[in-house]
Amino acid sequence: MVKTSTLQDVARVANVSTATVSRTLSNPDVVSESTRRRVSEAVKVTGYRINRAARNLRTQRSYSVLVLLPDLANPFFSTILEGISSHLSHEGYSLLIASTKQIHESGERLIDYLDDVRADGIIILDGSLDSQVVKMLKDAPQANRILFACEWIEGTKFPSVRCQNRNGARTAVRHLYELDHRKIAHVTGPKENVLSITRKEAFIQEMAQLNLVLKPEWIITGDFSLAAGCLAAKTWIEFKERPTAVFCASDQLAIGFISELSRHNFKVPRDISVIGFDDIDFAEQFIPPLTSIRQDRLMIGETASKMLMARIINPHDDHTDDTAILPISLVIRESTAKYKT
Amino acid sequence: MVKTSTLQDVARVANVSTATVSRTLSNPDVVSESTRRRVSEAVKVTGYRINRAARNLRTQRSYSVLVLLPDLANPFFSTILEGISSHLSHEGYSLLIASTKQIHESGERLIDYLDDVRADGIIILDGSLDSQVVKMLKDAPQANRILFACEWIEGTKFPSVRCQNRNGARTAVRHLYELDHRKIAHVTGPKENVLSITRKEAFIQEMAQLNLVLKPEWIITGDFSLAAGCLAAKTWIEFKERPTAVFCASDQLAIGFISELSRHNFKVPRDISVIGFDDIDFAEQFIPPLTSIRQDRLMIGETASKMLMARIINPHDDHTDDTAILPISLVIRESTAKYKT
DNA sequence: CTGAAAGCGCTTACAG
DNA sequence: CTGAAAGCGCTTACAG
Repeated sequence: MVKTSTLQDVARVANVSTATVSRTLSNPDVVSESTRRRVSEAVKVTGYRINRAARNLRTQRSYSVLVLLPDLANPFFSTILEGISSHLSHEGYSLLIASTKQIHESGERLIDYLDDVRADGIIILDGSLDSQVVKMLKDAPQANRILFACEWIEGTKFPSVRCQNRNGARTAVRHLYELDHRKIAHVTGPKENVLSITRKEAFIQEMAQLNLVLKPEWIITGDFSLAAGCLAAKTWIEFKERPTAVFCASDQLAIGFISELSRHNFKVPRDISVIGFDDIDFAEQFIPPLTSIRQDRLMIGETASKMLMARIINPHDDHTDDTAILPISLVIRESTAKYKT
Repeated sequence: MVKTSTLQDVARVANVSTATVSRTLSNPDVVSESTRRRVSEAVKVTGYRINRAARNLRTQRSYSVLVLLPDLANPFFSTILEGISSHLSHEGYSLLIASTKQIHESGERLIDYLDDVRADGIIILDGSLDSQVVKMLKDAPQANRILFACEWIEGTKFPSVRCQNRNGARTAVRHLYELDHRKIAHVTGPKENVLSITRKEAFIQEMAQLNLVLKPEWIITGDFSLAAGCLAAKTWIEFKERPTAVFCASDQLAIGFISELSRHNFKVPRDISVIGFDDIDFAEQFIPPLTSIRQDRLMIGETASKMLMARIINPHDDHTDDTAILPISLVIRESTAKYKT
């Protein structure tokens, strides 16, 4: 270990007190021009770097934000992380990450991150936390430094950022309708998931509004994964009366679905039109290129970070409009086509 | 803010000194049975949580590791992160992440993370750092707390973890050879990238060993991305004499390649056999399912984390065997097939 | 086995 | 505009 220089060292060189050095660094306007110059010089000479552990202890803040992911290995989240990270680093904050699984396995409590000055706030990307954990978070005095993104927990007042899920599902149905499809199936996400439920409800609603027949078995329960998409395809193949189009609650589902169909010599969109949700990077390169409902994941991340930072920095402000709902858009590619009798 | 209880509070309740509480918590064997019980009780009563900022200042450690990614939005890295994260959390360490781009934009120096007690070590997943930065890292007194994973920097002595890149490339060529392909192309990663170079050299070497003709234009420079794969496909289409098989230096390249071919009505493996590298999740679900050289990304992450931790905890030990090279495996799927005249 | 005490390197209210 | 001083909450060498 090398000895790095401290505020003391700088103060000595600049011939001022440590208080003055500290002020020069964090609030330069408050010191005189000449002092500022002398201190800057001394900082350069000594190669001074602030010791964050010391600052953190003194200010009781960590200048870090924790992002909790349900699953680190899911590429859906990487762009969201990018958005969060870019805003945080701009604000001089660090990004800490953890997965729900790990937290669970290690027996740690999420709230401890806030308690023990590891993080100043938490962005949760997992709406399926168990109710025990949610209750603890809700009741915690630091609850105002927790924010949900993408997913959220029904019946709680945590601020959250998400996309227009209802609008997305309805747009998907309408797109298929306009291509003359009348028998439309839906592959859902995990059963209890808030996104699954929201998108499914909107799907049902739009189907009704368009006066389309919806057989109960046409709603196939999945779980957002490639594998569930494959299973759903098998279900579709078994149908006596096959829907001519399907709205999948995620692109991974859609890709798995199409992939499995092709193994049974069905072709998309010849035999069925398929639309996904998310517009992940692979959607465009898939064969056929996937029609999808696009979420701006970068913006979700940035918005989440901004909203959380506002609460960390001004905890007593009124943060009333605490749900940001970001627009989706329909990206039409080649997996959906006009229905031909 | 709520007042959380401190060591002092616990000490008061247990009627011992703060020193004893601290010892009970960090080194229980050294206190008497009865003290241990009393302290544990007091911890429970007070709901004590250690203040990490205080511990970090006192010990001059952060109990965190920084992972530097070239690009947060690249799904290739998520599983590696999972491996790192799971090991770190097991050791009571936190995971900090940053991207090369951000570091660059914010003007921060990587080494500052070590200097200012934000991180105890750094895992770098980016072998394309500019030479200025590399020089600074090499010369830093904390250089022994830096480790490379996946990629590395030629001519430096940083410890590193990577897969058998040469063996992977040669295995790919041999697989195609055994399927009777004799004209084999190669799409490389980014020109200066150490993985690109290593895999390309091994490719050339194996081609020679098998006495195969290799026209210079059959080596197509790419950059690991889907888009570069598309471009490479266009190049292949233009060839007068088309290779019957291609080894792509990444799965994303392979997927882009196949995708573009299909837009021009070529089919894989009918018209050309394609093998990728990495075996990312999508490889299996692609149409056709992609033959690939598999890297165990979870293990890369775990190994990297373990090696780095060993250096952090025992900085003066002999860490001689400081390069771990992990095995690859050939995963045969449907994008490669017997060559038929 | 335990305690008194020093000190990690900052920030900030207070006084001038 | 600046400085002296307290103190954030721990850990650890030292003494007993």
